[in-house]
Amino acid sequence: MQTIRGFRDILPEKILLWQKVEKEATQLFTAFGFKEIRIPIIEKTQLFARSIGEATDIVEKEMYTFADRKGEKLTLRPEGTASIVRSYVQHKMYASDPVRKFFMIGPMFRRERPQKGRYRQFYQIDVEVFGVESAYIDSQLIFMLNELFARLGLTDLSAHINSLGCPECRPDFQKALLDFLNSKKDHLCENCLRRMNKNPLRILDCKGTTCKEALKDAPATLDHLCKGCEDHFNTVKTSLKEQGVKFIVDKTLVRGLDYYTRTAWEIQTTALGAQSAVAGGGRYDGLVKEVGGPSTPGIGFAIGFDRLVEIMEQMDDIPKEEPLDLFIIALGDAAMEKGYHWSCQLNQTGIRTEIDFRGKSLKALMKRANKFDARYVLIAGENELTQDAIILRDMNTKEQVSFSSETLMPELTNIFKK
RNA sequence: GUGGGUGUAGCUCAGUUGGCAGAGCACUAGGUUGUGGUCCUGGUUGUCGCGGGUUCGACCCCCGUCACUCACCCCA
Repeated sequence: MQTIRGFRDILPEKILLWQKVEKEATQLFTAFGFKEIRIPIIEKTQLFARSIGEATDIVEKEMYTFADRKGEKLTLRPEGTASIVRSYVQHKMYASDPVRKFFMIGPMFRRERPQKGRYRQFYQIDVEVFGVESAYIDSQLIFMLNELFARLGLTDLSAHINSLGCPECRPDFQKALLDFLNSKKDHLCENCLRRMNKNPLRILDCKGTTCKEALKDAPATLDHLCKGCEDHFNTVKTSLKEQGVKFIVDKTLVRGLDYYTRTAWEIQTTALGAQSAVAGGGRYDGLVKEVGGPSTPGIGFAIGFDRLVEIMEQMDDIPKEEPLDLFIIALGDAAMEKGYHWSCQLNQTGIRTEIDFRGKSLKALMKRANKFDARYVLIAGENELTQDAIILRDMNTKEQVSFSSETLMPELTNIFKK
């Protein structure tokens, strides 16, 4: 038996990096005022279809969708934003506080062909803000994201930003785009032609070589922004600069989800081959209303946790297991019984202690203590028990001292207190 | 969804025009009867990814399948 395609186990040997990222992210986001939220990994299919967009690749061909036993159409979440928006609306969170800031860490599911940095179950660190229209929040999120990567020691990342406009300037742009597309109709692939009616913006994202060529001079949203969007984007840019965040304006950056408005961005890397995006996000001012809440601005981003970890694995900065405080070697039944109680007591007080119950030889156990990188070894055999002198060996200095069983516990807690 | 590469011990990998399946690491036991990290000696481990086919005989050739991997695509 084995895991199904694109799914994988994250084994204890690999977990330290994951925990490090979670810890850093939680600390940083908390400092910025974000609260953790945990939500289901299954939702009604309709939620994703409505929010992400019917014509997107994610909804069209990548979702794990099934009917449950009563025939209800359900979907394993392919991203986090839709669910968090649903939660925000369902619990009327706007009522208690006009500004809400969340983060979430968890698995997402998309049925794509697996590749390095691309799995069918993958993990995202998701951040969302509701109720803030100001461009400073856009900028602040990018700054925070940048800071997280810096703290994790990542270099060679670049931030790409773009503005996708809003309902006010989009008709003007769409008209220009449609005019352009109609003139290139003969050079577009089937998929693009189909999308022309549904969602022409997505065509800009087509990577087919002939389409790409045909779309070289296609109009960009950036050149058709209304006054409000233009001011907004300018504020984002200047405030990023003032905070010392480097970025590249990329007018071809179109994201694969329909709900984005105004600012969109990606953090890209060259470390993972074709999977260049380590994080991506954008503003979605219409989404809360779309899902049934009051008209509320929203913005957020997601970090590809798996990709982040893979990049960090390529650096030589992999965190190591802490050395063990004490390894107890108990030889014989009587010693084993004592050793068992000692180990329980010590672990209870937070001293990292291991004992081996298998009845191995002293030499074998010394080797094992060494494998754990134990600072101290406690040796208790028949001799030590009859003489009531339990040996404590310092593994670095090789010095050995002995304690009576009565003073042993206080002495040990004293040693490890330091 | 399309195309290429790979699959042999727990791990990293050799292997043979088709003729008994290997190394290093790891694990394990010894090397003065109870003292580790180095060293020495021995030992254990395999449906050669899985299923068919060809053959006297297949880890090797053929077909299928599963998984991994790279690119396309998509995105985090």
